[in-house]
Parts: sequence; C-alpha cells; structure tokens
Amino acid sequence: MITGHRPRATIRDVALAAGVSVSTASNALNGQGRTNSETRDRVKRIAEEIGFRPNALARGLLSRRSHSIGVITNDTYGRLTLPMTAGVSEALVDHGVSVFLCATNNDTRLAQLHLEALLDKQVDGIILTATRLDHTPQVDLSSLPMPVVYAFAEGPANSVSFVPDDCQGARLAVEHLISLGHRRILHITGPEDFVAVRRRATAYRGCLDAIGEKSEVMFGAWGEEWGHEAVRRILSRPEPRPGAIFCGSDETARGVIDALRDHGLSVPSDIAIVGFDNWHVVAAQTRPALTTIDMGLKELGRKAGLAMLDLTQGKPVEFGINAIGCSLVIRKSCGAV
Amino acid sequence: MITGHRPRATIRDVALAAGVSVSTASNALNGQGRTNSETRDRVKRIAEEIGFRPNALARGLLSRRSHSIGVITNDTYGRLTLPMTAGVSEALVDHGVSVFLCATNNDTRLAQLHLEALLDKQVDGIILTATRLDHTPQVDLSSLPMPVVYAFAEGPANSVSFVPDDCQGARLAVEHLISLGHRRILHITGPEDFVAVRRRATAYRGCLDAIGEKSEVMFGAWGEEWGHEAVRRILSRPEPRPGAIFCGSDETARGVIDALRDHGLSVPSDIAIVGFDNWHVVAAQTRPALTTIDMGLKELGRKAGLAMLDLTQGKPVEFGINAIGCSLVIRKSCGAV
DNA sequence: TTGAGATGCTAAAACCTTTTATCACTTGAG
DNA sequence: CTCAAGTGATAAAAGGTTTTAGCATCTCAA
Repeated sequence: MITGHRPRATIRDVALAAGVSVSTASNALNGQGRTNSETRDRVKRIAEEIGFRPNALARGLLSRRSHSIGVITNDTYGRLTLPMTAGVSEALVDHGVSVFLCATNNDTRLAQLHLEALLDKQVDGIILTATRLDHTPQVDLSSLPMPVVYAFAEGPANSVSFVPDDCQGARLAVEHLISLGHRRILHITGPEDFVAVRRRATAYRGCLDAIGEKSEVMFGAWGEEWGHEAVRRILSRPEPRPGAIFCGSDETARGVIDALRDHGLSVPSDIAIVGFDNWHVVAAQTRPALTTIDMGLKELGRKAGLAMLDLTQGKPVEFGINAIGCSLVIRKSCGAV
Repeated sequence: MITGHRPRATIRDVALAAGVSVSTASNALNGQGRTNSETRDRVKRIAEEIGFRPNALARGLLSRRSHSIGVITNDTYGRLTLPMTAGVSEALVDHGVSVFLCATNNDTRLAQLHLEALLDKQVDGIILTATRLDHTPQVDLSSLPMPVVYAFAEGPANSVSFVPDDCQGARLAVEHLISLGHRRILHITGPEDFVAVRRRATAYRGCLDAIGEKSEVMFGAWGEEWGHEAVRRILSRPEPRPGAIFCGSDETARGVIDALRDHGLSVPSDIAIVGFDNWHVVAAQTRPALTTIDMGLKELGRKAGLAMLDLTQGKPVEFGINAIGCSLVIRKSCGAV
C-alpha cells in the first residue's frame, strides 16, 4: 500500500510561513498574550491555508487533558450501549472530546486490559455502563486518578450515576391505561431479583392503590415464552379477566399479545397491553404495534456525557443517582389515538 | 468532588528511585541499548513497585503512533456495530490499541466533526462501517494520511474491505434445506436494490439450478409484515405449495412463520424455514426457534482489526474485498437435529 | 605502558504545543 | 531629555518518553 503522505503541518510551518516565531503563532491562534490584530489575522489566514490543526497529543501532554474519555460496557448486543454511547459522544464531540469504547464481554482479563489501555492514554474520565442496574462492575474503579460516571448503572454513594426512572416510566404506563378507563390492570414482568423489575412493580402497585384497585404482579422471566406461560395461567383461572396488562418488557409483551391472539382474544379491544423498553425490532413488529415506554437511552448518555464534561473541567457536580425521565410511545396496543 | 490524587509516576521517578538516568531507565525497561542485567532488573522491579506505566501521549508524540484507531458508523441500533466493534477492539487491545467509536447518526456535520477529532488525535487508522454494504460513506476518506479499512462496507478498488459472504451464507441455508430432502424451495427476501439481497438471491438460484429445480424469488421489504403478505400470496394461488422457504432476514422469517401458523400450517412439519442474520432477539424467540445464518460480525471485526494492525505496522495487506464466511445456526424451524 | 575494543551509563535532541519571562522598541508625561 | 508605561514579539521551559551520540571506565593484548 502506498501511503505517500507528507507529514501534517505543524505550528512551526505556520510560523515559518507567516514570518513569526512559534510562540507568536500560538498566541495569535489561541488569542492569548498581546498580539497585533494584523499579525493575528495573517497567522490565522495562513494556518487555514496550509490546513494546520494542532496535534492533540502534544496539546494533551502539556495541558494534562487528553480530550478523550472511555466507556466501559459489558453489553454484547449493543441494544443499550450504542444509543447511550452515541448520546455521550454527541454531547462531547462539540467540545473536541472523543470516546473510547471498551466492550468487556464480561471477561475480567479483557476488562482489566481495556482499563489499563485507557489509563495509559490519559483519558479524562471513564463512564461505566452495564446491562443491569445492580450488577457489580467488571473492574475496580474505586481509586482512579480521573472522574468516573455511571450510566445505566448505579455507582457507590460518592459517585455520579444516571439511570432510567423506572418508577416514573411504570407510572406513565399504568396511568395511560387508567386514563383509557381501565381498572383491572395486571403486571407481568421479569425476574424479581432485578432491581428495575422491583421498582416498576412498586410503582405499578402505587398507581392501583391510588385508585383503590387491587394489584397483581406476576414475576417470571424475560423473553416471549414467559408471556405465553403467563397468559395460559390467567386464562385457566376463574373470571374476571384483567382488562389491561402492563408488561415489564417488550419481549414479554409480545409473548402476551401472541398468546392472547392464539386464545382468540383481541388486542386492544379485549385486553390492552403496554410494554417497556421500546426495543424497536420488537415493539414495531408486534401486531398490533406495541404501545410502550422509552427509556431515553440517548438522552441518558447525553446527560452522562455533560456531567463528565463538568467533572473534567473541575466544575462541581452533585453526587447521587439521577433518574432520567422515560416517555410513553403510543402505538396500537392500547387503542389510544 | 475531591480528587486528591498525586500525579502518575513518570519515568523520571523510576530513574530517581533506581539511582540511574532517565535514559538508562528507558533502555532498561524497553530492552534497548546496552544495559547491565543487574541494573535492568532493578529498574524493572522499581518500576513495578511504584506502578509506573508510560504515558501513551508522550510516547505517541515521539513515535507518531497514537495506538488508537477510529471506527465510524452510521448504525443507530447497534445491532451490527457493537459486535463488530467488539471484535475489532478485542483483536487490538492485546496490542495496546484502543478504539474511538464515532456514531454519525447519518448526519454529515456530525460525521465531519468526528473525523476532525480523530485526525487531531492522530489515530493510526480508520475503520468505516455502514448499515448497508452499498451505501455511500458519510465522509470523504479518500485522502487521509492514515490507512482506512472498510468493515461491513465496500470501499473503493484500492482499499481493504471485509464483508459477510452473502453467497456462501445463502448456499449454506439452501443446501441445508436440500440436505433435508426439500426440492421446492422458495426465497422470500428484502428490497432488490440492496446488493446483499441480490447476492443472496443469485446464490439461491444457483443452488436450485444445480439440482434441476425451479427457483422463485419474491423481493419485498424488510420487517415481519412482508412475511405475512408473502404467505397470503403463496396460499392464495394454486398448488403445489413450497416445502421450504429461505427468508432473506430473520424478521421476514418470523413474519412468515407466524403467518403460516395463522393459516393452520405448521413449521417445520408442513413447511421448513431458514432465516438470515441470527438476530438473537428475533431468531431465538420465534416459535419454533429459527434456524438461520450467522454473519459472524465479531469475527469480521476481528479480521478488520488485524488487517488494520498490519497496515499501521507497514506490513503489506492485499487490496480488495474479503468475504467472511457465514455459519449455519440450527434451531427448530427446519426439523433437523 | 599504551592502545584497541568492549561495557555501562548519560546528556541531549527530538516529537509539538503552550505559557512564562524577557527583550526591544515606541509613546506620552513630567 | 528622562523615565515610566505600554506594545509587540520572542526565547526558553515545560510536559514524558525514546533514541542517538558520546563519555568514562575497564580489560586484555601487544
């Protein structure tokens, strides 16, 4: 492969072409020091002409800010990580900060390797993500020389975390059903040992308590099969049937809808369904298309990115867990407009 | 936030503690120059003790190798990008190379911004990915001062590209059906203007030609709805029905399977189905679980990463398009063991 | 005893940028 | 005319590492 590229223009080239010293060129370009406006303009013009862009390595060496951060994730599908990381990097690219993505694949050795590479590269900060809010992190981040932010994960007490507001999201779902006139609302959800599952269930119960209705939570698994199984159980017991079901995930919701159709019940006219996740490939393909809760992963990433920016600039950032609001995505499975 | 961290140990600290000069310390650590073995061991031990790791910024400045590369993608779901990037970075992390992930979100301005940030950071190379093999890239990469590799995308003639072997993958699917005794095999697939779709269709036709059977391709859309529609068409026309269907995507396959069930036909006993993609959330949840083709995205990423490594080290790499083999994932939808 | 050759270590330069301290020169006031 | 203050530019240092060239010191042969 022929790579006949002459080396990039440095500030020395600019200085030479402008007939000034390197320091003057630097001052002119950065608006520092005392510079004659005529000189400044000339330097800037010439820099533009020869396409000078400062070497971030050299700059970082001096300023001790590499303008890069690391995102460590154990996600393998990309379902959570990519939208989130896109949010992070969208918030940061305007400030010249780029994002190293490190997929640990749940492998401790790999995670450690990634972390060391990040440290060597003098990243300004590290964002940790996980596929579960309550899973222990893959590496020890407790005594790093740079700030750490947790996104879609809950860090220790003296840290900054961003998580979806599961309670608010669940309330959004249930209140939507209530606003459509439903009273008998069932909650079919995932395994109880997920903190997110417990939170959504609690919020669901709160909503039904508030209107004086009985609540019922069926904990189970993720995946569609559990939706089928849950429907079997409901239909095999005495009436009355629920008028609506709030599902803990879109996959479960899909299983529920398919199972109801198999049993001759129609959605939404017989039973209304709300999901949780807005995982497009599932929610949009379900028949009828699924009304569901969007966790705003990109926005969550954006917020985490901005917090990181503040931290790296030494601005004060409040410790604690920031719950990011979810939103209701209305499709067809509830019968609402 | 309290960040009471003393600065990282530098090689000067090592030299000081070992009672040698900085150059000796460097030589000892890197095995360069002439160094007494006793001195070398002492320096290494002390470096270990005080946790010295060389500053990659300083090192990169001198060596003109930042040990980082950029991956530019327009994928928003993460379905393709995350496994691929994980493959890339898994291949590179052992060599101390980290990966900047840049999601352009199909926004030209954003793409340009990302590219400039990468150039400033002196990345050693750039890998471009796209959600379609045949889509024009988001940025102009034609005259960059560093190597470019295309992954899941086809670059210009004088470039290095890695793409899934759509033909081989399609053959794998069709031959699996043939090996199970099927002769009347239909192909329901996506829009004809995708090059991947055309290739799979061509390979499919080739297989049927080879056994002297008629082939039939139904081009349509992605998504499940097209699967339903296609089944309606097939069942509304005179017999005989196909004994097997090779679908151009897992989503389509799912639509087909669901539609067949709705019409009282059972999979695989009445009709066998093979999909394409091995998109886990779809393939594993389909009832019966989908036999499908895996494009080996992670392996593709790994290969692209290794090619990039060679390029950055000045080793010769052959131009051209490398087709990465797909594999057959057998589940339940064909009736095979 | 001298010189060559080997051995072990080090000073200095280089990579590129920014900042600090300093220098040369001009201007205006006293 | 002198001094102070202001203006515009620059040399040098700093950031952390690697490499090159060179400096001592020692050994051994002549």
